[in-house]
Amino acid sequence: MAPAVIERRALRQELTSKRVRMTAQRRLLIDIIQNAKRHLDAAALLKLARKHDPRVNRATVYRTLSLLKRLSLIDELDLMHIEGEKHYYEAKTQSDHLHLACFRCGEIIEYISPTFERLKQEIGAENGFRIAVTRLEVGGTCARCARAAAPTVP
Amino acid sequence: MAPAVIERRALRQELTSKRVRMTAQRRLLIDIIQNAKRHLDAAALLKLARKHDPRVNRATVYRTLSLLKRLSLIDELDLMHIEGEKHYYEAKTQSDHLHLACFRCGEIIEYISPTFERLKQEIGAENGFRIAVTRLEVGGTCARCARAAAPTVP
DNA sequence: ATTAATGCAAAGGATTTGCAATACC
DNA sequence: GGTATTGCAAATCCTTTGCATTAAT
Repeated sequence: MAPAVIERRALRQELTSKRVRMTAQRRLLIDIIQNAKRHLDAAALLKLARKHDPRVNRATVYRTLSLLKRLSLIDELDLMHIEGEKHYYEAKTQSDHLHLACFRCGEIIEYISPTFERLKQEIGAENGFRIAVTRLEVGGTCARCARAAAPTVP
Repeated sequence: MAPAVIERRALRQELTSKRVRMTAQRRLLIDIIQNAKRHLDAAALLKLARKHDPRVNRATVYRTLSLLKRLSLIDELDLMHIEGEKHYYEAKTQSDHLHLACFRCGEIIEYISPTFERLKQEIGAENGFRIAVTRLEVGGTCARCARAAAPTVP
């Protein structure tokens, strides 16, 4: 099972400390991203933001996302394109986690693994590669769907 | 260093054995993918295909790619969006390899890792997740660029 | 006051689709 | 001959851009 607790940094603080101009829109978008219970794409983020302030513009959402990406404050995911070509976003966490996407039910399982951490170290050590971002996504069938599909597993 | 030899399955055989109708276009596209020296996106694939047969259509390229993906004969990569939002494709290899994308020079390093294989096993074992596809992409600075950028590394 | 961020509307790029014509088995 | 695949062109989806306006420091 994946540990449920993944601590998130306070994005707002990070931004002001980096002297990034803090606008109402950014505050709003950041709060939404930080407190999101599921992975949001740009459209979903826009929709949520507009509930609080209908004037938030689509372009602002994209610009804010690219700002946060550039500053390495959020990670971008594809979730194996389980639902079209959109990108999903999440606040960066202290230790990377990987995503298991079930093609059958669409569930996304987050998973932290010491082996993954080791793999990253090896990549640096063996290649001299300085890692900035990693994205490990896995597609397949989750345990529940696998059981449902083949009830006669030994 | 990444091992250079990565054996590729014969896509054409795989297809006919699966009773997929073999058209001239598919033969052409498959051959190109199989013998590609670099990672191709749909547009590049179309361009190469048209050198041999100018009538190959863009839609056919996309349809063939999605067929091959569906049959798990190719892998789809983003290469960390190092060059826009397109997707890249490569014939599936026996053991997965991961991609290191250098943000500075754009080089893509392919890398096979036993640790990665172990990680996949763990995911299956600990989650009961049946893995169909994996995609591990790493973005950062390659050794050469790192050296160039900071010549005074201890 | 200066400079950066926003909204708007239009453009852009990648991918998909409906349908008639064509090629495979 | 029957069915899957293709070409074509238009449509769709996601994202970006130029520019005048507005807001932050």
